[in-house]
Amino acid sequence: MTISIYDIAKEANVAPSTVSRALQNHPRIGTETKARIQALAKTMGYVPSAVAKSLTTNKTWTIGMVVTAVADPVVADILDGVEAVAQDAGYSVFLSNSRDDAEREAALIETFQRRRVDAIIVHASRRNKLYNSKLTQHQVPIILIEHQEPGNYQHTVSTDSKRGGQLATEHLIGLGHRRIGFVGALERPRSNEERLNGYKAALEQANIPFIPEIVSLLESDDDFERGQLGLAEILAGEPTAVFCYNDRTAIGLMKGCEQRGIAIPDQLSIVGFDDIGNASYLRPALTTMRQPWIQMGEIAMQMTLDLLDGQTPENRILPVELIVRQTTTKR
Amino acid sequence: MTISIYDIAKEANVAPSTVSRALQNHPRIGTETKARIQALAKTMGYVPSAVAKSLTTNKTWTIGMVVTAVADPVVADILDGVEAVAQDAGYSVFLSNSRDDAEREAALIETFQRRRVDAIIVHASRRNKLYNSKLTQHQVPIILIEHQEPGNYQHTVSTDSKRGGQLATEHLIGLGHRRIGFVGALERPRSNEERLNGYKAALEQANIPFIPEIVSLLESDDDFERGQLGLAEILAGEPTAVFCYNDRTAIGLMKGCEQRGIAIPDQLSIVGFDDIGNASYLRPALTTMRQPWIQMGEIAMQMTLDLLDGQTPENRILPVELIVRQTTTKR
DNA sequence: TTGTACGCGTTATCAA
DNA sequence: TTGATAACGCGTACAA
Repeated sequence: MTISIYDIAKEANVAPSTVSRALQNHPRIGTETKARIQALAKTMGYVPSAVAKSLTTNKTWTIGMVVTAVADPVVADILDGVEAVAQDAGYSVFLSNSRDDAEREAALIETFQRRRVDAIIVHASRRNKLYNSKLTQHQVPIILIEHQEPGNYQHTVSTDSKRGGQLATEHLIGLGHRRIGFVGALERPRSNEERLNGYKAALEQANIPFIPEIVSLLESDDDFERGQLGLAEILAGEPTAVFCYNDRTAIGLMKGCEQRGIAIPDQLSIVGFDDIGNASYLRPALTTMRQPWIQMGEIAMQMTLDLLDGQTPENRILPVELIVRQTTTKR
Repeated sequence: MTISIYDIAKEANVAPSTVSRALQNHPRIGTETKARIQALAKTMGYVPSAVAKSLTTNKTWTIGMVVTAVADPVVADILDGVEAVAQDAGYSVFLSNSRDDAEREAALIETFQRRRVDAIIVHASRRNKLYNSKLTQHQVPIILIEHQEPGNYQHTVSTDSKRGGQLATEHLIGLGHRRIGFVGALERPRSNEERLNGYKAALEQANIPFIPEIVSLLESDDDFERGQLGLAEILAGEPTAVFCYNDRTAIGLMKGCEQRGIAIPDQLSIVGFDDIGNASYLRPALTTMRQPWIQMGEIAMQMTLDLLDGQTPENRILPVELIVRQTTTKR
């Protein structure tokens, strides 16, 4: 049997409301009674019920987070950032996996609403439109991290994918490459398109023609596999370098090269995107665009706190950074 | 303003209890009224409050999960398994990070108790003792995954670390190695000791002396760093092979070898432990002991469900499997 | 089949 | 400073 403030009240010969006040350091309570009751609560092993508290205060100190996959190192980092800031602010976070399924995503959001979370954070959402209406209908703020449905939404944090694509491509161009391939990810429509646009912009600026044969765009739920398939697709076009949608795609592509006896970087230079933890431990170590994942999670959660505080935080677009390692070389 | 069953009741000219029954498909309700009320609830945008429901039913359909770090790929996999099974069973999971800090871990547990979670799952706990008392004091079942404080506890799932250590070492012995080092992790007391014991057992069985100079045992919150430091420690003892506590340690150690110009596997064979996702993409690809991480999460959550169902599940020890790749070769 | 009334554990508003 | 009492939203005996 779990004990309540009523039990303590009975034991202390006071009213339940007095116990309540004593336990929340209410100003209007006697110093001595407060001490007495707090001590009593402790010895009786009292554990306050957040459920009951939430019912009256209409606040759960709870955040709902939906991700497309938790085993993705990028997601794990974001989660780390979100949880750390949330924890420090006294919030607990619900984690759930949409498995990149739009219907499931919607169901999870509804579950969170039933649970009366104070806010919801969604990573790589492809259902943004849904949220514009949900947002107004109920009062639960929804914050999007790297949302993937193109368009404008109220609360978002993402990285500068276009600039990232451009920097990556410029790096390759600077090394003398002119046949630069791109292996993209259709299931990430917005960031994929932005990276592709950056790639195109860099080519155009350098007066290098866009060659469709060395651009692969496919949808896959396995990044590594995408890399292998993408390589097979573009090889006939004889690229001397490839810019990959993300690191895991690049890693898959590297494996494909190994199987085919293609030397990296001598025969093919490769640039990834993300700078996941292991990128620097690969051999050759992967040249890539670093995205500040943990920070992204922290910022998203901080935006959430600001929102809950009644402020109106600006949407954020974080910078990316080129990290040159061993997979790129002069042509 | 969020609407409740009272609002619906007023609108439908029925009692709130009727609405309640209609919404939960209660048997004792008129088919027609049920349909009418359900439709009305939908048009009114009714979202039931899990908070209120929990208060009366004394059940939150909530699981608290505490991990030592979410960016660790092993943790992410476990989490994935736990969440998937939980979600299918209708539970939501709270994720929180203890940062491998015992005090923080205790605080998180208390938070979960305040939130009245139905069960708690802890990964790599070093405070098991705490839980034996907590367990009896309150009724919240606590399930331990790879607990690290030696001893026996009520509900645990782990892998057969000793056998893993033995298999790894036997593999190296079978390749002709006799000076086999070990780089262990003191902050994981139980599994580290078990792997070490397996290592010793294999040596003993092959009549190979235990050489303290090539055994490194240090505490580090950075696996990669541990690998580098461990390598430095044991090098003077001239090992021809090393068994590492885990893959990330092995990766750090491999990097150290590279910096020193030590060829892998020709000058030094390496075996890891875990088989994290990237192990097979490293060059050379890492020979390691595979642990079924996702499955481990699934099993832990399934045990939890059984427990909540009133059953008394057995503790589980999962098998490990040797995966031979490129970092080990004949001496 | 439907309605009434109470309980769940806490906070908050009034009085005392 | 403390005590009654009414909320909060829902489930559920019990009565109608």
